[in-house]
Amino acid sequence: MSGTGGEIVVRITTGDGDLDPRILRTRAAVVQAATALFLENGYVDTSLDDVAARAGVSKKTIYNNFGDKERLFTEIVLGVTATAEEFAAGLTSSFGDGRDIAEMLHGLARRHLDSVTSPAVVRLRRLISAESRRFPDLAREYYRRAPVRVIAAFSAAFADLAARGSLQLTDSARAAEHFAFLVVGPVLDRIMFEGAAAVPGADERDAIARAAVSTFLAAYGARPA
Amino acid sequence: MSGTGGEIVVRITTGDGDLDPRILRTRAAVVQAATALFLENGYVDTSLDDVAARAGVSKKTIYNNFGDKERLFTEIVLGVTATAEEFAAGLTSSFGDGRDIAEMLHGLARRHLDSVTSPAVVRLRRLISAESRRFPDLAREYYRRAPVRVIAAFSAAFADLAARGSLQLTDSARAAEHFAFLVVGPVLDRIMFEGAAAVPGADERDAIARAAVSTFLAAYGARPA
DNA sequence: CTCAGACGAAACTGGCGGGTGTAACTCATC
DNA sequence: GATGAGTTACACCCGCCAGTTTCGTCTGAG
Repeated sequence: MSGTGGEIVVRITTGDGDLDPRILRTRAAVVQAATALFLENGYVDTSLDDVAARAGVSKKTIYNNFGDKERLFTEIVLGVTATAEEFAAGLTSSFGDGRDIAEMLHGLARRHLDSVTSPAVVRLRRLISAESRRFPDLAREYYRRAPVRVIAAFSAAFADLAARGSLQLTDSARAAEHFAFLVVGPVLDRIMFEGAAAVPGADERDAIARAAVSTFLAAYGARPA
Repeated sequence: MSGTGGEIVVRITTGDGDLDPRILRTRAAVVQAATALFLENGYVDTSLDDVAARAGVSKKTIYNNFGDKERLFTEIVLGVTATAEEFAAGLTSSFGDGRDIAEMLHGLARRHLDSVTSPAVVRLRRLISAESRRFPDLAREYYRRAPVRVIAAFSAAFADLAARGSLQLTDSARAAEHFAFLVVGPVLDRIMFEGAAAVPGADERDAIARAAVSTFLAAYGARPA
């Protein structure tokens, strides 16, 4: 609606556009409730009655705004994935020209480990993986947008460091994979089975990061002389 | 009922004991059908009507033999886990005193990678992980019996090699984790989202193993002199 | 003021699936 | 050839849940 002769802008997928504020409030409440419930209980064990009750909204309203349960789910998951994606994008941003490369890598490892073990990411990973049979496209999309993107960022950063002589490598993508999974491999594997309860404490995370950096630098560090 | 003063031997959990052969055949058919269906479709999307139909058995018989769906599921999963466990146990058995340590490690890496990417293991991992909220004890049990056991075997093998001077390390458990996830980390992560379709071909698997061994030896190999 | 359209509460439909009850059948054993 | 355990076919109950319908209410536009 609106302007004088202007085009009607339909901005559904972008979410917050210029819509009736009532609809916005309603959608926000539903999204918030559904996000919490899906992440907590999974797809099948979350009924839309639950979502409606938690959102303080009638079930019909959910159907009016989201079509059906599958579309609600994909919208929820893509939304959370987007925030995870932003977070991942910031991982290597502060990866400037530090002096001590070991220290730089340690910081990167810690940030990577902390991000992967954060409750939100843990729940998201487990949810998407668990529903990947029912939503294969969604799972592929998440994988492409989060883990793949992180490795790619590492790869670019390592290629830079190699060009400056701080690292020695021929395949920066492989080096990025090695770094990433030296850091998060074991804990990631355990988390898939035991959930957030398996996340190690800060001290252990620090030890993991240190050991990973040490192994990585032994293989990819610049020759001392 | 029963013999002249003899005790009644109930040997349910051991499975094949000296039971009525009819029970054995029935249980075997049910287990086979349920294993295929659970691994293929997951827990919720497998109905006991499906299982009964595939096993050529009445639904009532399933309930007579297994009690309820949850018990059937745990029995199935523990059964498949047991075979995966045996398989894992054999990983380091042929890890004798080879001459070239790089070659030995490469063989170990290939076997590890092949085992983790085998269709049966892929499906089992995805199934258990997906149902770990519903069956947390089962998930813990699997994790303890398969991944943890593999790492432990690596750790023992590496400690041996270190004692003989073929490797240089202070924490064999950490070294084992590093080795394991250098090899299978990336593919494992991808498989959790994309399933068996994400398993790389033989050539790529070989390249992965080679790169992993190279990185591992740079960090943990014995000093040349 | 009126009308349209969205919202809300609640009841409802329809299908699915776990689990049960029952009566008849099979087959080894005594 | 009778007994009894195990199996079968089949009907059935029941709860859950996606999705719909009804009806009443509110709000904002003209």
